Amino acid sequence: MDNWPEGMKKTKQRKAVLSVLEQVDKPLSASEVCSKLEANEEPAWLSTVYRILELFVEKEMVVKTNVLNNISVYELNRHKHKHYAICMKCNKMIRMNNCPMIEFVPELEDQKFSVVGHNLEVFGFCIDCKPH
Amino acid sequence: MDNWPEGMKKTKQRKAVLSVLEQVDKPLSASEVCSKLEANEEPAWLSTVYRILELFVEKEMVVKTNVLNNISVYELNRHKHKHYAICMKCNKMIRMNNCPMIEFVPELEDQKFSVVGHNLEVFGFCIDCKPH
DNA sequence: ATTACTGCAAAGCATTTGCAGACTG
DNA sequence: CAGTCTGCAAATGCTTTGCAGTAAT
Repeated sequence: MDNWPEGMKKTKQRKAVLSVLEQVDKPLSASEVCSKLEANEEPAWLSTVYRILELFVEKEMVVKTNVLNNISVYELNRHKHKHYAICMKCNKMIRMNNCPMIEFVPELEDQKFSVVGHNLEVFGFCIDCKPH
Repeated sequence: MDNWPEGMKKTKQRKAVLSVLEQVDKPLSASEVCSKLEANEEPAWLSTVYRILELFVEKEMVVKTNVLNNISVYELNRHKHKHYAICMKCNKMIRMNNCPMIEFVPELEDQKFSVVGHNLEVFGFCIDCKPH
């Protein structure tokens, strides 16, 4: 709840959304955030949650990722890269420990492309769902 | 037009979609495919195009990728990895020449995750759109 | 007091689905 | 001819938008 960006109003809903993201340490969809808010008895409308999440993304407090089925998930920007392997059966997300892109960015910069960020998603089967 | 999967009916629409993908050598959205079909005077309904593209993905003739704005794009599976850098302003897609994931898969396999595939998208600004 | 934010409803858009008629093998 | 595929329409589901009232500074 510290590091609140200058000029951004501290509303009940925004604080509640941030607190949800701080608690979970994994990416959530907008509607998952909504459910958690309800569970915390701090309900907020889904469209409000979207607006707050997009605001957080813009302020770089939150990182947005698109997953296979065209759903966006959001997680706190802990200022280190995180990528996930997503199980195609149960949708479990397994965090990967390092980022294969690091040594890759310079090549692109050479090609006159200025890299702002990237998404990487790996899909397959987790141990519980792996077809024998 | 060769290598038609066994048992898959050769309809006019399927041949036309495949031919569009063969011609462009870059990923297209379903509706872009649709427009190209119209331009070729082989019109097909958008829902049909979706069905055909998803069929091709299933048959591994086509690779599907999700981009930032929750739109899926499809391109011919030329059996080598391709990844793109996407310009955040003009949406131009710049092909990257190699895949940073190759040396990365074994680490995941160690973690008891069986890797089927991956998507990687890099975003930033192309030379024409780069803020000075 | 001013300005920005939220609840709510409704729209927007990509994608999916159901069904009857048309086409392929 | 049997079974599949397509055109079409309508539904679905995530996300966005408009607006009037509410809350923050």
